[in-house]
Formats: sequence, structure tokens, C-alpha cells
Amino acid sequence: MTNEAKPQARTELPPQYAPADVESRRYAQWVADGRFAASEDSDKPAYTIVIPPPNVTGSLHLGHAQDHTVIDALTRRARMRGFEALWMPGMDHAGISTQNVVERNLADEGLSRHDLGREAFVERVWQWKNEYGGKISGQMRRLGDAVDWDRERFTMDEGLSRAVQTIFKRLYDDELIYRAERIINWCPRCMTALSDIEVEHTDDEGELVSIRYGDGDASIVVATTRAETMLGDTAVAVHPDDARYAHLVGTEVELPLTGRRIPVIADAHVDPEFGTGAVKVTPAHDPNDFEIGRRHDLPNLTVMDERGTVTAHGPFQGLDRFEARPAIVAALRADGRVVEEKRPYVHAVGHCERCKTTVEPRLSKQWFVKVGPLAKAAGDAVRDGRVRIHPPEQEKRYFSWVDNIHDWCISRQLWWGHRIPIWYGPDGEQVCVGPDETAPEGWRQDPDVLDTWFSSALWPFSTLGWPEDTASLRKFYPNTVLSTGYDILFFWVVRMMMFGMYAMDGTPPFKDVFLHGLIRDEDGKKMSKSRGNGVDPLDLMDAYGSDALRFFLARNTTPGGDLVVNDEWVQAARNFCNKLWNATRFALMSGATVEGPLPDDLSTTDRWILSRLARTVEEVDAQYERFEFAKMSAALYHFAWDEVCDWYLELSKPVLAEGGEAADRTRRVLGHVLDSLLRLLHPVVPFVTEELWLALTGGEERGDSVMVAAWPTPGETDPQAEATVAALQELVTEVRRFRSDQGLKPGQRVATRLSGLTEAGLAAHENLIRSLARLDEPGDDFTATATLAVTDHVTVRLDTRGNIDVAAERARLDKALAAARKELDGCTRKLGNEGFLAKAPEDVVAKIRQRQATAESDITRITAQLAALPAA
RNA sequence: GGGCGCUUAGCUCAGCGGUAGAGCACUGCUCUUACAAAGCAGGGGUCACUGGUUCGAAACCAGUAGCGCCCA
Repeated sequence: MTNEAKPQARTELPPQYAPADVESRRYAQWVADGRFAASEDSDKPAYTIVIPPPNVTGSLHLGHAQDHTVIDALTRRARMRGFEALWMPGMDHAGISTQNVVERNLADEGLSRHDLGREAFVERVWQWKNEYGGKISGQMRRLGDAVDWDRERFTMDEGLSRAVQTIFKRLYDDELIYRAERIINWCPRCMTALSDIEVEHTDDEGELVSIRYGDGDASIVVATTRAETMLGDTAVAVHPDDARYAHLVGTEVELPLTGRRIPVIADAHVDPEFGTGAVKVTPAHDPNDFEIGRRHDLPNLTVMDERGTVTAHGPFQGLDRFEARPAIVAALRADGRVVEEKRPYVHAVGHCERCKTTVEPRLSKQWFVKVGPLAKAAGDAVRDGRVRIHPPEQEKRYFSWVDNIHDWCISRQLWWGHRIPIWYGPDGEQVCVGPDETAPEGWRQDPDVLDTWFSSALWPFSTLGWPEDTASLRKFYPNTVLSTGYDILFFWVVRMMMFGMYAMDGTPPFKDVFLHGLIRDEDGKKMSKSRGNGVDPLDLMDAYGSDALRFFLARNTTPGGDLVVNDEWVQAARNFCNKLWNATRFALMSGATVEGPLPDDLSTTDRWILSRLARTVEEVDAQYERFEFAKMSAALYHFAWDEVCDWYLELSKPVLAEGGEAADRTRRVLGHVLDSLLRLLHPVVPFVTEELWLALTGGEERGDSVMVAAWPTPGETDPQAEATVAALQELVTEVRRFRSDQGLKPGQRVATRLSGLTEAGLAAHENLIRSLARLDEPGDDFTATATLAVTDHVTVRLDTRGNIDVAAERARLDKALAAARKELDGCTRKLGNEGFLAKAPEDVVAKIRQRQATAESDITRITAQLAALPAA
């Protein structure tokens, strides 16, 4: 290959970036080259993040895309910084939702899971998983996720199931798992127990009915929103100090409609201020009443079955709970028992997180984790700084939860999931069976399965081979960072903390927890399946490219902050990718190179851009450390667009056109700056940077990749070059503003005489100034028709040949004068204030004095210009 | 009911004691050979309200109003 041929080939980038031509090709190449694989045998320090396992039933939404962008950026950057970076992929089995989906499919065939039987049904779910579970991995490939696919895990895999059984057995043996009859949240539609946090509370319109129990002097009025539960009342409770009812405590009243007599009891938990101060007690159908019942040895009378159908004998038997309510109120009314009815009465009602059905508190025998000691350890790990939560404000939520935690109901009346490893003997014995143990002959296994979060809680180490002492586990545990939305802090993060520390000898599962916000639609509403306002990330990627979506997400990801989706912003991110594309295209056309060391004796503008690059590297590193993705992205956006493209490339054009050694040096600096910029951007926008970096460096033939290029380190800053270029920018901008105000066409060149450049330190840059401001040298017939005094030093005389719009110029100067006067007034007022002079720090006073002086000279200069204007 | 947080330009947000900022949107002029998915220039804010602290408050304190989230 000849030297001439190569640069020629390198200029052949099309004028627009076409993501579709690049993305799938690059991703396939990365996978083929094994770029994502992490090795436990590596000498490099480990950097580990596990994917928050998506539900196998679903597909990724924008919230996942945001989370994946963050994780991918962190791990890609870690890899470039020399870490053995592992991003662990996988999915969870999503017990309730998956079972629901498959049951719905069965229903279409007119079948229920009971028609199939347990074994066949579970087989059916596996079939479904194998058929449809692939959608998510396809989405991840489109997003560019650099996950180690060879390590992909599923919570129902054999190894992970073994981990579940192992930890269950350990917790059971440590008496941290127990079975008890309690009031739990029951979903009558899913027909299973739910944990507290799987219940969503909303303010719903209901009714408040006041009912008189007993008769005459021995009557007492109670209020309820759930009249149908009165069939199961076993007491009426009042506060012990409530004088109104003191005479009734210890007596019995007749329960309407049933003829049963129930006691009036005194309990300190009754609020005498609420309603009549007397409450009906239904221990089998309300958690608070259950506690009262326990304290007073009341019978638990269950009057509804697991479908929410009334089972109490009598006229209401067989009615659904929502039919029974009006029927019972009507009967009470007919009986003269209803004292008052409030309708609508707004109160908090619990709903099943998965299907939104109203949750029924139900007395039943379930398995629980005793979380007290586990939560204590999890809280301490954050309190003593072993685990840091970003942003720190979220720590309060974390603490309030681990400090006030309730035992965790882990059994679910489902078939899809990890079956509880407890076996019952013929005489009521029970045994917990470990992974390599078998239950005694003839014993029966508990029919229930475990909450999905029980297995998700093991994710940071079960995916690495635990309970085996694997090399992977030793290398990659604890994880470095855990990134997820703040909405699942309790669902998942706390539980990983509890189980991780329990299983791994007190070592927390990760060092940093990064919590980002939720995605909202354009109206600011939270995106959710039930609202139907979700956006498919694939649609946005199809329209604008993966990098555009990723850059948009990164640029709007703040610790704890929500993100509003707007098509125009994704478009703006797409435009940014195109800008990068064209900057590199220009560089290639200009012969930019990455070969050899940076030359000495660089020009001021070369030193300036290198100084700005150094500051950008520092800024990007600092923001990454703080998980400030928005600020990190903004720093790169600003550097790339405003400094490299808008100024450095424009400043380079005349130098490159000139040719010679100066041009060679600039070609080298240009190559260096773009090389560094592409590396810095790669973790966020992997595809376009790979394509451009390979083109710029010629790395394609070497089988190279920006993925494994070293992360830039900050170079020297050059304050002197920065000051000079700042002055140059001010001068050029001032001339451009004048031109624009005067209505001069952008391309129109204007003969101009510049004076005072030497004093301003800009003498060496006159040709650059002329190039950027489109100013020609004055000819023989030069006549200054307008004068600009830009700073104290520089005067610009322009020959606009009578085209001067005096009114426009006067308006502009008047405005500038007003601003300068306002500034002068402010400064003078401050400096005339003795309190300010006496108490303000010296540097502040000096700064104000400086500003006062500048304002004064501005006023003098502008006033002179105004005076020099021809009369209107 | 308890707790936490928010209120700054049309939108989304940054700034958290010392000249009110960014991106997008908007207006004007331009196809100036990297890019019209662009360039250049510009307009736009009593920093929710009321008090207080301070030489100085968007920022600190107290209260008010509205909004949001979490937990019960």
C-alpha cells in the first residue's frame, strides 16, 4: 500500500452518521473478539456489576435502558482503566407474573393449571420461557450492553436453585426462618400470599358505616369501611381510659344479624379520637385486630375463603366480598342498626402489585424470614460506610426501612418458583432438606414456592457460583457497584444486603449503590405497564440510533433524579453523534494523525485545546466518581461541540491551509484530541466512537478496538494559552455581533484595520482573527465607516462603505451602555457600604473594585463610540 | 396519619452566601468546500409566597401555599 492511497481511503466517511450500518456489525465483532469476557484468572483488579435481573416475562423498557446505559458506561470505563470488568447478565423467573402469563395462555385453550397438574404445568412454563425469554437479550444487544454472555444466569437454573436451597437451610437451622399463622396480604385473584411491599396503597372511594351493636344501655356504635367483616367480629374494643365506655368493658353485646354475643374489651391501641372511639374487632380479617385478638385471647373467626367469598353460615354465604358488603349494610339498615353512612369515604386500600386486585388481609399459615438481625447488619454496613449509597439523601429511606422492618412472608401459593424445601412426616413432623439430602420415604414436601425476591437477593453471589467456593466468587465478590432505580431499594437492594452479609461472612455484596430515578412520560407521569404509557427503547433506537438513546439517557441521569422522555432530546443526542462523526470526518480529510509523540513548540491554539482537554478529563473523572452521569455527559458535550468543533477546528483551518510544519503539528494535535475525546465518550456512545476511532487510528487492520484503548489521563493545563484564546474569542465574537447587528451577510468579507493587538497579546493571531471574523486586509482605498472599541486595547475599524445601520448600532451601544452603568451602580453601592468594606473578605472586595474599574472604562469607551456615530 | 423531597427562562434541570446558568425550544441572517441532524448572532427569569439572619440571600432559618414520592 502506498502512502498516497491510505489517506485517500480514510476520507471516505459519508457526510451523515447512519447508525444502522454500524451497530449490529460492531456488536457482533466485539462478541466474536471476546471483548466482553471477564476472567477470574486475571491479575487485574476486579470491577463487578450484576445486572438487575429483568423479569423473564417482560421486555426492557426505558428504565432498563437507562440502567443499562449507566452500568455499561461504568464497566466499559473500568475496562479501559485496566480493571478486569465483569458485567453479569441474566434474568429472574418472576413467579407471579410468569405464572399469570402462562395461565392466561392455558385459559385460551380452556384449561386451568389444575387440569395439567403441577409437573406438566411447570414444564409448560419452561417451554414458554425458552420460546419467549429471548426478547430481552436481543434488546440488550441493540443497546450495546457489554455483558459477559457466557456467564448468563437465570434464577431457576440448577446452580441458583441450589443456592436458594442452601441459604434456606442455613437460615432455617439458625432459626431465622419460621412458619406461623398470621394475617398476611392475600390476593384473591392470584390466590397467593404477598409480602408487605408487594402491596400498593391507593386512596380509594369507599364508605364508612356506623353500626350499633347491642341494645339500650348496653349498646355501642362502631364504624367500619368493611361492613362484611362484621360476621367475623369477636369483640368490640375501646380505650382503657375512655370514660364513655368504662361501664361496658367486661360486658357482652349482641352482634347484629348473627345473634352471637361478643365481649367489650379495653385495649390501649384503640384511638379514642377516631369515630366513636369504639372499634369492632375481626382478628381473622385485619392485621391490627389480629394483634388485639392475640393480646386478649380472642377466637379467630374466618368468614371468607381464599377467593374472597363469604363462608359464614346464613343468608350471605356464597356471596363475593363486594356483593356481601351492600347486602349486609342493607340488612343492618332494615334492622335499624345503621346509625350513619358516609359515602364516598376516601381511605387507603391495598392492591396487588401485579394485578391490582384489592388485597384481602387473611389469616393463614405461611413461612417468614425473621429479618431483625439481618436488617441490623445491613443497616450497620451503610452506617459505618462500608457501603455507600448515592445520592446520600436516599440513606434516610434505607435506614427508616431497615430500622422498622417487619418479618418477610416468603411463601407463595404458586407452582412456578423454588419449592420450599420443607418436608412433612405422617405425624406432623417437619424437616428442612438441604441440597444433597433426601427427605425420608413417604414424607410430603410443602406445596408452596418462595417469593421471587428470595432468589434475587442471592444474585450478587449465586451468579458467581455460591455456595461453591469458586474462583469467580473469590475474584468478583463483593461487587463493585450496584445500579438500580430508587423504587426498588426495599424490594431488592436491602434484601441483597441482608442475604449477602449473612451468606458471605458479613461482607456486604457491593461497595457503592447508585440509585437513579424513574422514567416519566412527556406529561411527567411515571411510565408503567398499567398506564400503557411505556416507550419501547427499540422504537427510539430505530429512529435515532442506540448511541443517541444512550447519550440522551446518560445526559439526563442524575443520582435520585427522575427523567422525562422527550423525542426532541433524543434527536438532539442523535445530532451530537453526527457532530462527532463530522468532526472526525474533517480531521481525516485534513490528514490528522495519531502517530508519534506530541511535538514541542506548539502554537497557542494547540496548547489551548490540550489544556481544555486536560480539564475535561479531570472533570469527567470527577463526575464519574460521584455517579453524576448528567454532568459527565454535559462536560463532554460542551468540550466536543463548543470547544473542539466551534473553535479549535475553525482555528485549525487557516493553519492547515497554510501547510508546512505548523500544519503538521496541528494535524498531530488534532489527531490526539479526537483520539482522546473518542475514548472519553466511548463508554456512553460505544458504537459511533468505535467506528470513528478505528477510522482515525487505522486500528481496524490491527484488530484493535477503542474498547481496550487506555482511558485518557489528564495532561498539563496552560492558563496562559487559555487566557489568550479567551481574549481572541471575545474579540471575534464582538466583531461577529456587530456584523450581525448590521445585517452583513455571514459570507461577506469586510476590509478592516485592527489596532492594539500587540497590547492585547493577540498580535501573533491576526490572521486567525481575520479568518474567523471574515475580515480582509485594508486596501488602498480603505475608509473606516465604523469603529469598534472591543477592549481597552483593541480597536476595530471597518470599511462598510456606507452600509452602516446607524440606528441599529446606536441601539446596540445604548444597550451595552445601560448594562455597564447598572454594573457600575451595583459596584459603587457596595463599595460605598462601610459594612461591606469592613466585613467582606478581601478578595471579594478586590473583585468588586476590579469590576467597578472595568465598568468605568466600558462606559468611557462606549460613550466615545456613541459620540462618534453620525447623527441620525 | 407519619416521614422525605421539590417549587429558578416556554420545557427539563444545574447553581446552594459575593455579576442568575446549561441543553432543548424560540427569533433573525446564512447552503462560508466537516456537519442545514449545521453555522453565526439574538431575545427571554421580581430564582413559589411572607417574615427573619447577614455588609450582602436564589442559596441559611421559620412560617404559608402548591406539587410529588415513600411508609402506615
